[in-house]
Amino acid sequence: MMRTPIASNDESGLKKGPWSPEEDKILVDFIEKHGHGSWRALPRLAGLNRCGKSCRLRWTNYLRPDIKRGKFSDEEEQLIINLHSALGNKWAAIASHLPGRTDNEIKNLWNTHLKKKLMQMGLDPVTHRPRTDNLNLLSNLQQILAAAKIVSSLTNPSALSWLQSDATLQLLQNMYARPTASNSDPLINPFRTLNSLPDSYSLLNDLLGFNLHSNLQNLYDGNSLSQIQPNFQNFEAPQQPTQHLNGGRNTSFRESQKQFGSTNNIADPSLSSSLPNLVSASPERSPFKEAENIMVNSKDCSTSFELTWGDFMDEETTETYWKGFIDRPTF
DNA sequence: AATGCCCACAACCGCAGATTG
DNA sequence: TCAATCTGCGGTTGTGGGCAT
Repeated sequence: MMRTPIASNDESGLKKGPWSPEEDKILVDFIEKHGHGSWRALPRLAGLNRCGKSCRLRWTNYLRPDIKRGKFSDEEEQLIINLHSALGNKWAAIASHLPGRTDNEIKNLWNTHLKKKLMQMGLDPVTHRPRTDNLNLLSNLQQILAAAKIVSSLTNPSALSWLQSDATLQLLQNMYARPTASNSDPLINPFRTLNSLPDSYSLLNDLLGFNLHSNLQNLYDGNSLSQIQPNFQNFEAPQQPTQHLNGGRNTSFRESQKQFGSTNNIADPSLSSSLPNLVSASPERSPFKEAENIMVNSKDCSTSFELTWGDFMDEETTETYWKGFIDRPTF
């Protein structure tokens, strides 16, 4: 989308902000005729009231004739993710592998789409490894469910159908609901007796009968991409529950889509094929350190819990939900 | 219809390395 | 060798559009 030109001049009198079509034409005509030579000298020679840097950016990021515009293909997105896993935020280096795409364009794509896509897959967008910071994962049950589906499809296919049921997410949501008169009854909600911040992985481990965390780690550490990929083909898009977790806020389905991307998330084979190669964990971001900081900063877990989770439920937990849980099949 | 929120992305800013005289 | 200048890069910001309320 184009920005409406709003004239703006800095203290030196040079124009800043969006380029007008007239300015574009002057710049293109000049470079086609003379080349850009010295960028600093160019605006004076071309008759533009811009600084050289602004001219260079406009040319390299927008006006260059070899620039490929339009939507990124799935293959291009896949390539960017793989290159990012190897190179990190080296946008220029990444762009050199995608003819016609600029570093700026790729950087924007990453920040607006691909980063969220990885997070939705349960991967740390910095390290491209599975996220293990449970306290952060608490804010995204959908993400945990997606991870559980990956593992169960490989290790315990019979658990998959249960995980994909519409009621399952509702059940998990209610486990984390703010205690109320009804769901605090241990007969109705056994998890309320834990009297502590629930651990998402432990919870799912209990439900599934296997260790999700270690299985997930093994999956990424021990198996090649080609071994893993075929298992994603059988996934179906998860059912949309009536409500989605979103950092503790009560938001619409559309909001969740906005935050986490397509609702097909991990179930989408094209998405699964974008699983990156492994790289070492970034030293500056330790999930354990982050979790530790969160614990240190929140003296009272129950308070923190209420602030984070207290607002998303609009229904009381009912026996119906827990009957579904209690009656779940054994895997 | 009005308002507010979120998203996409062009453009800017500041820094670091390369080049030049 | 060194200072000045140029260029490239990555991070961040500002703004309009789209959508929900």
